[in-house]
Amino acid sequence: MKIGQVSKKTDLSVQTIRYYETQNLIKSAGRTDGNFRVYDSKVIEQLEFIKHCRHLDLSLSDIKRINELRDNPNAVCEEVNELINDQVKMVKIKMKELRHLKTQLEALTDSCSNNQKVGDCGIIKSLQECDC
Amino acid sequence: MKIGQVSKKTDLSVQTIRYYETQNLIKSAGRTDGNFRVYDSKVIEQLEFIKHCRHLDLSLSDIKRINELRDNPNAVCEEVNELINDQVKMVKIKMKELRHLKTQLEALTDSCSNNQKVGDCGIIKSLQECDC
DNA sequence: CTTGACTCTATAGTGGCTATAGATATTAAA
DNA sequence: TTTAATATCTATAGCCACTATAGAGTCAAG
Repeated sequence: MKIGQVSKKTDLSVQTIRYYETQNLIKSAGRTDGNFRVYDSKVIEQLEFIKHCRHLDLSLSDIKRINELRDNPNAVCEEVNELINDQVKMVKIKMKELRHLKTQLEALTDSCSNNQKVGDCGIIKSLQECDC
Repeated sequence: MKIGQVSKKTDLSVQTIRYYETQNLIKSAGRTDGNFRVYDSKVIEQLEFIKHCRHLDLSLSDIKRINELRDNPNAVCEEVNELINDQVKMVKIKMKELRHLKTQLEALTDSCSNNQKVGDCGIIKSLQECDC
């Protein structure tokens, strides 16, 4: 299989697949005479795994670490667990920030009745006053 | 006032202040004989405004646009309003994504009882199965 | 006159890609 | 067989909003 086919099967761009290779997340099985990457079907699974993890917003280095642990089945599960828990914590923090953000932004839109002149714009006035 | 003092007053790093200059968000009043930037107090307000907008996660180019509109008080307020509304939309989308993320991550942690071997790790097994 | 704190410019790094240029390889149609 | 279209290769730059560094110059106090 060449990279274009892998790309179609996984719905990842060709560049992304090559990028994952530079980051040592995957390897091609080898090269053709013309220096094209050749893959076996195993890579599809690997890329789906990566996709799934990225979907969970895990960093590529986290994913790399999980892969290392996967390759060593006697390793202790705890590290993976911590990694996921840290991710949950991060997500909670981000959600809190976004809730705050949303409140502030919605307060702003309330202070604007459309088609005023900027000189009278409540939004801009609010932005000038600091409430942090 | 030199840049270090501005930095202290605004709690922005010296590099950030210089960066904002490269992005045409602020200007220094001039330079000393020794080529040090000189600022008047006006810049403090400007930087606080920028800080406030960044706090709302507005992009620097959005902030630049708002500044342009501020300098032209006869402009119509609508554009500022749209800009903020777009920001609210983005925040809502991000929140939705994060909620989804959190659900998935928490489901994962439930599938791990600590200190197992990786070979038996529920998290890793779940990551291998695709539920997208 | 030296020391130390400050400032300057220019450049590289962050993360996770995306996009481009320019060269080579392969495939299909004419 | 030629040619044109498509696929692939490497290397590099760009995105965003900074942060960090190197190496040089400036300035004030002791």
